[in-house]
Amino acid sequence: MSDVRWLSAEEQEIWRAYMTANVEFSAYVDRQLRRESGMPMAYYEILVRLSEADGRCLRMSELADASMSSRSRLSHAVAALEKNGWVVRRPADGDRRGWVCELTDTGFAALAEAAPGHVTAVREKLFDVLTPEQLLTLRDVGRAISAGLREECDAARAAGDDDADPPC
Amino acid sequence: MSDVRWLSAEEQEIWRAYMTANVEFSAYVDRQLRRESGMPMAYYEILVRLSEADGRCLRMSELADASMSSRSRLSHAVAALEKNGWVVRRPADGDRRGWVCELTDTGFAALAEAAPGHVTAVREKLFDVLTPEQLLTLRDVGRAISAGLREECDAARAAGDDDADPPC
DNA sequence: CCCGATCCATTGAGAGTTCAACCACCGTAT
DNA sequence: ATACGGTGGTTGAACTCTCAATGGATCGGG
Repeated sequence: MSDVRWLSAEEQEIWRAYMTANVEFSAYVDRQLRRESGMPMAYYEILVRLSEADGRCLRMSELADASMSSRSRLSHAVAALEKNGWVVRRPADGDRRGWVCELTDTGFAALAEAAPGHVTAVREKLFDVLTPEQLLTLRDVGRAISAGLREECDAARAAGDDDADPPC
Repeated sequence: MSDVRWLSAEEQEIWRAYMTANVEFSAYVDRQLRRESGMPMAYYEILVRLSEADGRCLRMSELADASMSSRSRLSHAVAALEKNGWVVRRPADGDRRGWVCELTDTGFAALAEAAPGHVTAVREKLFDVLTPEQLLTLRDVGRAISAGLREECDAARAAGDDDADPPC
C-alpha cells in the first residue's frame, strides 16, 4: 500500500493548475447558463445533442451516451425538461422497452436563445486566453484522457466482467 | 446579437474534446473517492487544504477561497464534515463574526486513508496518458484559464462595481 | 415454450449544490 | 453616540445528482 506513486512537487503544480481551471471554468460556464437561460450545463448539453440528431430525436440510451449522463440522471433531467415543454417522450417503435426523446420547437427556441451567451462565454474564457498551439495540444490532451478512461471500460467488458471495478 | 463569434468546426472539436475529458475525468475521480472513501471530491479538497494549513485550521472564508467553494457551499460542507467528526468549528479570536475550522485527528486519518486511491487514480488517468510536454502545456493552459477568469473579477472590483456582472 | 440473463428505462431516497435572504459584527463618518 | 455600508458566515428551500432497487421487454438456449 505504500508503493503509491505520489506526485512530485512539479506534478502537484500541474495537477492543481489543471484541476483548479476545470473547476473554476465549468462553474463559470454553468452559472452563466443558469443565470441567463435558467438551465444547468447538463441540460444545455442534452438539448444540443437532440438538436443535432436526425429528426431532433434520440433514444434515451443514445442520448445518455451522447450527453455524458448516467441513465438515471438523464431520466430525471428529461422529466424536468418535459415539464418545461422543451422535449417530449414517446415509446420507441420496434422495441417496447425503449423511448425516444424529441426536442420540441419550444425547446429548440430555448436553445437558440441560450446559445449566444454560452458560446461567448466559452470563446472569451477559453479560446481568447490560449494560443493556437495550446489549443491543439488541449484537444489532443482531451482525447488522450478520454481514451484512457474508456480503455478501462472496454477492458472490464472484455474480461470476465464479474470482478474488478464496476462498469463505466 | 448576431455578431456572436460562433465556433468553427475545428474549434468545436477542441471544445468538445476538452469538455468531454473534463466531465468524464472529474466524474471518474469523484466516483472513485465516493466509493472508496465515502466523500465527494469537494470534501476531499477541503480536508487537503486544512491539512496543509498552519495548525491544521483556517478561517471559513480562507478555506472557501482555498477550496474553490462558495461560502454557502462551504458552510453546508463543513456542517457535514463536523457531523463525521472530521473537523470542528470554533469562534475566531479577534473578530466575533468569524469562525475557524480545524481538522481533527480523525479527519486527518480519513484523509490519509483516502489519499492513496485518489492519487493513484489521478496518476493513472492523467499523468500516465500524457507526455511530459503535454503536461507542461496543460499547466500553462490551466494558469491562463484561471487568470482569465480572475481578471474579470478584478475588473469588476476595480470598476464602478455597481453594474455589470455579479462578482465571482 | 419457458427460463434465466440481459437490456431499457424509471423511481425514490438521500446527499450535495445553488440562490436568495438573513443576522451579527466591523469600520468609518457623521 | 449612532447611523450606515461592507464583511463573515449561516440558513432554508428548491433543485440536481448519485446510488441502489425495481419492473417490463428482449434474447438465447434447453
